[in-house]
Amino acid sequence: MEEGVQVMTTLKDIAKEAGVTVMTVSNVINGKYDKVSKSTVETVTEIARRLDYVPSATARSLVAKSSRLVGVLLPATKDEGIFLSTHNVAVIGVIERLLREKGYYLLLRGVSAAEGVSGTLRSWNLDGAIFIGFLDSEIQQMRASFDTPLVVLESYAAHGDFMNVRLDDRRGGYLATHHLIQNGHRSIAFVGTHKSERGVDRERYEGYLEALREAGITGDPVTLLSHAVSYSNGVEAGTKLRREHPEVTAVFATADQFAVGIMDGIHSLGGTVPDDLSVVGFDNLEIAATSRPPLTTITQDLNRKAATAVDLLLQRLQSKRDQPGETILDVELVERKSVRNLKPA
Amino acid sequence: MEEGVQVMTTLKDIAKEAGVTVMTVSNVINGKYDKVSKSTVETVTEIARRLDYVPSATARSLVAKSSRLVGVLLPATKDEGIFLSTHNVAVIGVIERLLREKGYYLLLRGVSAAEGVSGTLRSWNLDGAIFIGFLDSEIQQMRASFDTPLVVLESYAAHGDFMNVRLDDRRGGYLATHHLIQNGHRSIAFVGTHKSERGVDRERYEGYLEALREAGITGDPVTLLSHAVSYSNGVEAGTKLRREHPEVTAVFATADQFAVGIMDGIHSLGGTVPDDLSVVGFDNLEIAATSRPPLTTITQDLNRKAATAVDLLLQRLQSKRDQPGETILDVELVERKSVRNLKPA
DNA sequence: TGAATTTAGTATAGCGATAAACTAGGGTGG
DNA sequence: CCACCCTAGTTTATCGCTATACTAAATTCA
Repeated sequence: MEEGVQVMTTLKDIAKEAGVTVMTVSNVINGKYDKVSKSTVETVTEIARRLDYVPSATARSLVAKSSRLVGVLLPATKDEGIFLSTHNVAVIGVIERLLREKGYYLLLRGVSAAEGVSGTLRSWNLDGAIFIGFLDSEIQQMRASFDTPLVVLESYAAHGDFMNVRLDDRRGGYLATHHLIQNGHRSIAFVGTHKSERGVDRERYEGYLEALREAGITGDPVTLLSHAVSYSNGVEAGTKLRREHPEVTAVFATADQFAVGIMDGIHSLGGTVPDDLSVVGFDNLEIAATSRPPLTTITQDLNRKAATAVDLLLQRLQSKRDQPGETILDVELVERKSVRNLKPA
Repeated sequence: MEEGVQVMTTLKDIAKEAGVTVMTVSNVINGKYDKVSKSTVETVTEIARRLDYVPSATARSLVAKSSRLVGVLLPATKDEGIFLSTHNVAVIGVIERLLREKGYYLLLRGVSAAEGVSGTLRSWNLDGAIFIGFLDSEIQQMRASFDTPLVVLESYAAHGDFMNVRLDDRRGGYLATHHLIQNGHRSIAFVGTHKSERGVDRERYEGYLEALREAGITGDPVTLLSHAVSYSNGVEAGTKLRREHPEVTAVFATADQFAVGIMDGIHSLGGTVPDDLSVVGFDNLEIAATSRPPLTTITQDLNRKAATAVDLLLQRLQSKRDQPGETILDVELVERKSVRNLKPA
């Protein structure tokens, strides 16, 4: 028994069986009932259902402007594939649902800096795209090669022809640091990535500095930077802090992975969090709630971020209005158990 | 300044400029040089590059059999979107990379049981599909409505017309339990999902029973089942064990989320892992390495799983050969710190 | 009753690309 | 010198669908 080539029912098949033209069937399928008699509508509809007709999206997108396809692009390296952080994943999940609800399809694609992006986007005649997790420089470069409506998450690119959705990272950095200060800490270290790597860290750093300044804390703060966000880089930072900077009583880390790593680093050297070191993270990932101690961190509304991205894109697709610019989302401090209060009650 | 409708360069444009037919250009683009003179090849290639030509995937897939599109389908609920466990996510990342390397595109789609799947698959003329995380009953039902080559991950469906890639779950259950027995435990509880929900748990349970039997441990084992895998269900199981089953010295949990939850449940009641209870999990997620104590668990090679899925699918697509059946992947025990040795040295 | 309008379609063309069949012009062999 | 075969293309048809323009018959209007 052959599996058989996919035998798609086409409009033609229906037309033949109904004894009308393909065009008439097309009108029925698309609900243009004003061109067709009631009885024909019924006949055709019945036959279509019976033959299990499904319209060909490829044929449609060939003739129409719209393909109903939205690309979600993420950075990828040749060897490791796309980078799916817990965080990005949650966002993609929400994006998928929203697009699906609106009748759009999602093309997921990793992009390695080298190959560029234009092929993918243009080839499939995408209606729009969402970029997640790219560096500003990459975005600029990619944007040049195509002109589909575009939403970018977490960009600090100066100005591009796209809609940008990001957190108020600066305020996040401020809130975290301010919280530590309010708990009596004065020597507060910063753990993040090299500023050139992530625009978000640059902003979080600014917020951190602002809080210090506001509290009148001067002098060069202890700053530990790594190239990538990871638990193990956090552990390294934690051990380094304990060994080389005993004066530091608190840390603000720009990612929960860092923060949890730092805590474990301290523990591994016999210290205790928050007794020996207070820690505040950023992102409120799952690990922040289940770490020991539970991590005080900055949280954001992932659902809202994803929803905003999709809404902006779809509005743009439907109304043809141009609305580039930034949408900045609020952040909040979530208090758990990783900060010690140094002020006597 | 209008953003301008996407002005795609087409073969026609190139043809006009080169003074040849569209067909000739098509031949050049597709490397069928035996039909074209060397000089024409050069001219056309140069023009194509200059006009930044990108072939239309939709047009191609309309005329060809192949769309170079592979669907990755996941279960979704109307409200929550697709279910992206840490585990599935890693798999998708690898699948994306492999498909991309081979020149395929990935259509990511959540499927809610109600709506069915045929629309998506047929509409886009997918070359193939990979199902992740569906229940056996859902798979059977979905399979009926289309006949594209299909790879399913983690199915225990009796026999379907698809290629199945799964773990040796039974052996996993056996290894976990056997490890506990070897460390002197005799009263070992089982924490999992209701067997009807996940075929994998049924098998892991069988492996668990087998190990008990082999060790001559009889009597009804303590079995705690929940409806979904989650940390909080684990916590609940942990507290229940400590309060209602003091005789139990060890647990085998069918998921790391359960296991970590159990440990925290024990801790919250003043107990200690592994002193008061030994725990073995399953999956070796990230949390297993960073939990306290680090979790002894069953691990699998995610890369290999994803790679196997893609390989099977692509082989099938290229060779037209039918090769349904199961591919069963090995599992291993990863020893960490959550199991206490009861045997005196 | 004849012209105008409506109803319910049909006919034609084209989206971008490809497969398959066909052809003009140059070279070759006998 | 003519039949024959390459070479380097061209022509035609088609994938499935939709937009646009057209038309025959039925209905309305004055």
